[in-house]
Amino acid sequence: MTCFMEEDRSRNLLSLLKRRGIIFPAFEVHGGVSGLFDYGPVGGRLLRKVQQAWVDHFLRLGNIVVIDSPTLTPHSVLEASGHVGAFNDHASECAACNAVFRSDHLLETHHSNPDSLAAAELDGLLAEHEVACPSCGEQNWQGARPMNLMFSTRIGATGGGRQAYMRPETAQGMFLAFPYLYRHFRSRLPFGAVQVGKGYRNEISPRQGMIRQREFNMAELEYFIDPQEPLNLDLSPWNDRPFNLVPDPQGPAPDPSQLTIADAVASGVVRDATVGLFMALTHDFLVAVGCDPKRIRFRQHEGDEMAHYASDCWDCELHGAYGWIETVGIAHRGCYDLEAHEQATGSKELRAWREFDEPQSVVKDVLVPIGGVIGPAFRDRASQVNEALAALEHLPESLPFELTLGSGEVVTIEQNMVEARRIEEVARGEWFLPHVIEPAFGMDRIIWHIVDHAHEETEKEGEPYVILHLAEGVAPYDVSVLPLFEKDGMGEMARALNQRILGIRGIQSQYDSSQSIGRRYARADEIGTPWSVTVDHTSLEDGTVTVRRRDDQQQIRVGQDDLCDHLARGSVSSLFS
RNA sequence: GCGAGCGUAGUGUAGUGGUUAUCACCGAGCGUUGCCAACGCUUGAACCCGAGUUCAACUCUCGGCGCUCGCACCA
Repeated sequence: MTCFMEEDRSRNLLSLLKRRGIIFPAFEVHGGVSGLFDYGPVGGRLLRKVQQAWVDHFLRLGNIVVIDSPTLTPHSVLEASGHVGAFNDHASECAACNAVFRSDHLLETHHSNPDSLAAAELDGLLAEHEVACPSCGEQNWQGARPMNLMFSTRIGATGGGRQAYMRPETAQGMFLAFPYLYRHFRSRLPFGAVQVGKGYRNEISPRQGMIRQREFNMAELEYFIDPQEPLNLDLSPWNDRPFNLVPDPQGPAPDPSQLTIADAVASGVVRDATVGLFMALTHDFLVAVGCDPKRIRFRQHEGDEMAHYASDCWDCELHGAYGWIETVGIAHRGCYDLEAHEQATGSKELRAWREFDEPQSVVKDVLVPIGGVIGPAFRDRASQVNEALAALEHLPESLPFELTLGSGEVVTIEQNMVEARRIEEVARGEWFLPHVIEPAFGMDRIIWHIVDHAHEETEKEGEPYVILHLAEGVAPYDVSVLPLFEKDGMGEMARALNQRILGIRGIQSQYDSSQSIGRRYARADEIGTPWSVTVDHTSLEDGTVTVRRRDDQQQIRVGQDDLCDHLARGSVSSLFS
């Protein structure tokens, strides 16, 4: 029964979203494309406001900047990041029952690294090891086919050109901006960059409405830290708010619990304090944009679910019409990403400098080549000899001695060719790869849940009535201005007031005069407009207007100046006692 | 991707091998009313796309696209 009603509710919500121009399937006139959606005339502003609230929320940390990088990404970047491998799996289909499996999963027990194999090799191994279909037990595989989850394209208009993909995440742009970020922050960790934008994944079959899309809005934060720097994060501001935690069932505290973030970090349930900090900040954000705290939980990745480089990973899940859905992933990525790009490119700019407390002096015995002797003696091999001498870890017991060159060739070094010297090198610090904490937000999933949590179906005088209790900060329209009746000058006064309100920075107002006043209130409630302002007969006499609060339909009367001041300061609610 | 079901105004729906279609809400205009989806009049708007069968297809068949569910995939 509850299940049925829940299904009903989400169907009603879906048609509301379409009817009121919030979210609807894209390109419907052409038949629609699965996995693509429009934010409409009302939803467009909802999306922008949520995105802006997100950016503002994290900029408040003070050491965060916003960047914006291309969605079009060259092959080499995504190869280095591991996406080309991870997103280019092969699938094998059972000819008997049509079940589809990832080819490498089928071969896991027969090959150490099936991920790396080509289609023909996969087919060969499936046959050789007589792998049966897990679903029907037959051994009748169709040829393995690549499933490329990235949208592929080429950079260059005349064919040829460079292989590229539409980015599957925004993160790589931030990793590769590291040298600029490092300079901007005057070479001092920790700092972070955020980016809000589109990501693309060519899903095999997108389902569940906007929960899984082919083009989606993401918001990601990369927070760069020095892993050796002692953390002194103050998590006590969240001590009054225990969070719902679902820890790794194989971990030390496997049972779901309610813990403050400080306790969770202190007891090791959350393994990293910075991860804990971002969990708390994530929670704050979701509540600020209108998610119900009771329907927010954090779930820790199980050991085998976590990417190999990550040391801790928590998903923030929201509960709604589709059950618990992952909306934010907060991962400790170690130095994986920067290291991967460093290795792929040889760049030396992806590191940060760590000053030692005390300069460390290293005393070293070396053999300094004497060029005047080495040169004539070895001629074109002289530079190899010099390199080999410089690379010596231990000096030979005595001279002459046999020196192995980089080429493998062995030469004899005579006493007169080198000078033994003791040198002292002072190291003031070292270059290291920063570690990264990455909170990654799926904006569309968050917006779905904002709307879901805000959507109230109630009754008014026996009739069904819908109110979208959107948080003031994200509501598409802040206010709607309604003349009680469009005559005797009420229409003119209301239009003038509407125009005046539109002049307030960041405030959107909607003038509505069609049909009865009750119907107009209902329309405003349905798209979540928090305030309705009505110009009535009294307004004509003394200039005051009434303000109606969406959430309880309470009404008060105020002067127009007063109203505009409060709208500008975002304090309209203080007008109500 | 496979299987099952489905696809009719903005939304929710009715219905039929025979003059392109029901109802409600919805939207617009005018009037009455004058603070919570009021009333009257007028008006707007749909058979997913394509092929086939047929004298005739919104209706039957096939294909495509889309939606829902299950399996699989994915986070």
